[in-house]
Amino acid sequence: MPISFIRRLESFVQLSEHERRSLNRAFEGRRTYGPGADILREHDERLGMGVVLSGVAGRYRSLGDGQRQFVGYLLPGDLLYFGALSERVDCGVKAFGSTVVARGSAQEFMALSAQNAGIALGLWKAIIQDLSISREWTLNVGRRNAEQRIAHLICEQYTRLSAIGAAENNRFVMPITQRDIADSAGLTTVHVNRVLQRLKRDELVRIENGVCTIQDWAALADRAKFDPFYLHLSRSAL
Amino acid sequence: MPISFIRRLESFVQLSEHERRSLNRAFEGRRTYGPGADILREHDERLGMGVVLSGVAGRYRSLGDGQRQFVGYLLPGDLLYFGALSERVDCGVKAFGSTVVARGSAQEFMALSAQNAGIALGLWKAIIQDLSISREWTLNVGRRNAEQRIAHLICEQYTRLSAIGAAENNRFVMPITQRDIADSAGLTTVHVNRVLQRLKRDELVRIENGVCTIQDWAALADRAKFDPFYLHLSRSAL
DNA sequence: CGGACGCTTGATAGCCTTCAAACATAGTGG
DNA sequence: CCACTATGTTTGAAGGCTATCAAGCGTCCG
Repeated sequence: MPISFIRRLESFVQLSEHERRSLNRAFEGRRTYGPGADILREHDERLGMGVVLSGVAGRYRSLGDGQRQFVGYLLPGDLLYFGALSERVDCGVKAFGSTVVARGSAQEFMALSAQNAGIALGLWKAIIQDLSISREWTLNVGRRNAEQRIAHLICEQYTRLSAIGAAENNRFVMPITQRDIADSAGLTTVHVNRVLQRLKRDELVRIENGVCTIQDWAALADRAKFDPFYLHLSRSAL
Repeated sequence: MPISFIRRLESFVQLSEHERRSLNRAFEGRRTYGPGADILREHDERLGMGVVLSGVAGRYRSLGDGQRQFVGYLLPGDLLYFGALSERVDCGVKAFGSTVVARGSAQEFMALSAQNAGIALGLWKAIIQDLSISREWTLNVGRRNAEQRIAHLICEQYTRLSAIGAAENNRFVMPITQRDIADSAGLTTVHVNRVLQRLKRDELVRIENGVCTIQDWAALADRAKFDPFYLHLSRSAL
């Protein structure tokens, strides 16, 4: 049961009981991916719809020479992709920690959204949210310095996790290597390491054993110039 | 008549005559913006739907300290925004050259897409295309160097303009200042100037008087590591 | 003609990368 | 149980790409 996905849609729209049941039926299979596993490879043929049930994953695109850039993170409730412009997916998805994914038929899913106004609107809002986050990532790597980028990444992650009830008390699971942070912030591993040490020394935030602890949210958000507006979370979630 | 918009949707789906007529009616007002004008300001309240009829505009987000980052360009047929998560838009839009925009009621527009499957599917594909382009921009500023970024920007622009019949013979209108290129590539004006001079010296591409001339497409695309797959244009458009 | 704007150039500085290597931890196989 | 390997983290030194600062030039326009 893709509860997390239904919950995400319901953060945008009210679903009918029928719609909830349909969604439950549409995602039957599930599969667990270990840390570092490829959930989706770039240019894979589309296999069906998928939604993250638990864990954290990263969506990435890469260059021919092996360089990689994460373009967003997937949290519980997020779709692996929205569809459907070509036969092949345009981004890869990599599991950070252990990640559980529910799968369903793409056609069945498209039919569901064509027949249920609530699902269609929920999907529409979900993709708009993804688009807004994607643009913020462009701003992040384009116009913030290394410290701000990393701090912003952490602020975003904590805010999004809080919104789905997966983080509180300024702590959350962050099973992500410094190399992955580098590929998210457009930096090198070495530099990420140095910046993280500075953030730890300044007692703003620390990442240890896959757990991130924010010691001074106000100072961290300030350094990151973090404004959660772009996440378009409902008031209650902030 | 938002012909360009209908054409864009029809590059993805077949619209019925009824749908075309409805779209024509939905965008009645039109307005022209001079070079540099703000078509939409960040955090503006949403005013209605808008679609670019002619010209080029840039979608941007900015930081408190005045830094700005363009997150994508709007060409004829592109919507100013897709909707609808909060009362305020999350990106500004600035006219580069003289830009004509058609406007319509947002509610009427949403109703149209709720009632017409073709329009809904076309919109869905349009937003997926925007999302893919947005992710490519993140990759661009995150993992390419200055020369590659600028070259990639130009390759993208030429490819997209060609697809809508607004460019050919390796020339196109590019009424964009070096400062705007800097804000698109995450660089400074000074550095953009130097890189453009190098590209001109190497006889790859030149931008003069608002017109961009690509002298050596193969070499330019090679330096940019440009692969148009992410644009999801139909075969015929490439 | 003065001012705004955009383009250009030079000098200097610095953020971040690159290169190289050491260290820690966990998993594997003998 | 212990080499042995792989992966991730950490540290140091050096270099380069890009930013910053400053100024000059050209053009357009009121």
